[in-house]
Amino acid sequence: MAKRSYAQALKLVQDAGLRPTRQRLLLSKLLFERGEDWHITAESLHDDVLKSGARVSLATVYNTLHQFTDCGLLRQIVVDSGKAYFDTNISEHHHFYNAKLGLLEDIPDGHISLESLPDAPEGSRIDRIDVVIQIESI
Amino acid sequence: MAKRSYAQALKLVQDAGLRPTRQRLLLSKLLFERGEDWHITAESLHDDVLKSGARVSLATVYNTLHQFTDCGLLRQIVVDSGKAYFDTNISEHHHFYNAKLGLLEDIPDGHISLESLPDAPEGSRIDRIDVVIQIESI
DNA sequence: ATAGCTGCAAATGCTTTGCAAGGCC
DNA sequence: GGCCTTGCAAAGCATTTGCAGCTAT
Repeated sequence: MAKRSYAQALKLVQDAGLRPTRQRLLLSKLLFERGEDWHITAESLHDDVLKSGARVSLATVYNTLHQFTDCGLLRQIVVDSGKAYFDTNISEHHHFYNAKLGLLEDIPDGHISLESLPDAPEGSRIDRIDVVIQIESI
Repeated sequence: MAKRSYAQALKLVQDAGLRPTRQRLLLSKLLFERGEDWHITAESLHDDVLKSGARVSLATVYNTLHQFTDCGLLRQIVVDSGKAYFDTNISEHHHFYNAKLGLLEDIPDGHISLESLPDAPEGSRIDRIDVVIQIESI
């Protein structure tokens, strides 16, 4: 499953005990009914809200992004100290990142494979693995 | 080369056209004559300065970390949106990160290998590859 | 009714910047 | 002397929080 549909999202939101408020419904729509652009920041999503003609406060966008991440609808990806990106593609995959342009892009599935993973340090276990390939414009 | 020595660092600082000021010399010492703890933040380094009995402003620590990164003495690693880590180990290697504890640890050389790298997107080239294994305490 | 949610504005945390004073060549 | 550096304090940016008012159930 690459990405949640809006219907799936709605169900998961409810199952997580979150009320389907106007704000959460709108944000779900904007997040899960979009095309290929799966990488968003709080600010870009907030802009989308405004473009749609509605209004949701930026604080609520932040809160909602974290709530959605907590119930598994989104994945947070760290590629930049100082900016939080979220990804509607929740399958195991990795990223290209062009720091100068602030541009984040999926690496198609199957194009990266890790051999010989190390053991986690004593007293800990592996939670997830993030591979970021930093790229530069030529 | 895993890490620069202080003497190497001094030479590179000068070669980069940076003056060997009191502040830069002290920071070089603290960075390159330390033991195993190679991951620092501006704040941790600033604390080290104070513990040593000297005083360097936090702003200068920030500036110096970036200057040193620019001349290849340090590597910046991104594992957390909101905090900048620097690594005195400038060789190609990867990291364990315990987000809850804010603990960053090297993955020993040779314990990770990437097979089948994807091509960089049209118009760009691969700059570097960062693998972060997120771990959790058990 | 009531527990949860939202919006605002203020607060926070980390980092950068502007500028006057000081230090190196 | 002149340019590079520093330190301070202020500004900056992304994000989080406190709280009064609103909303879903």
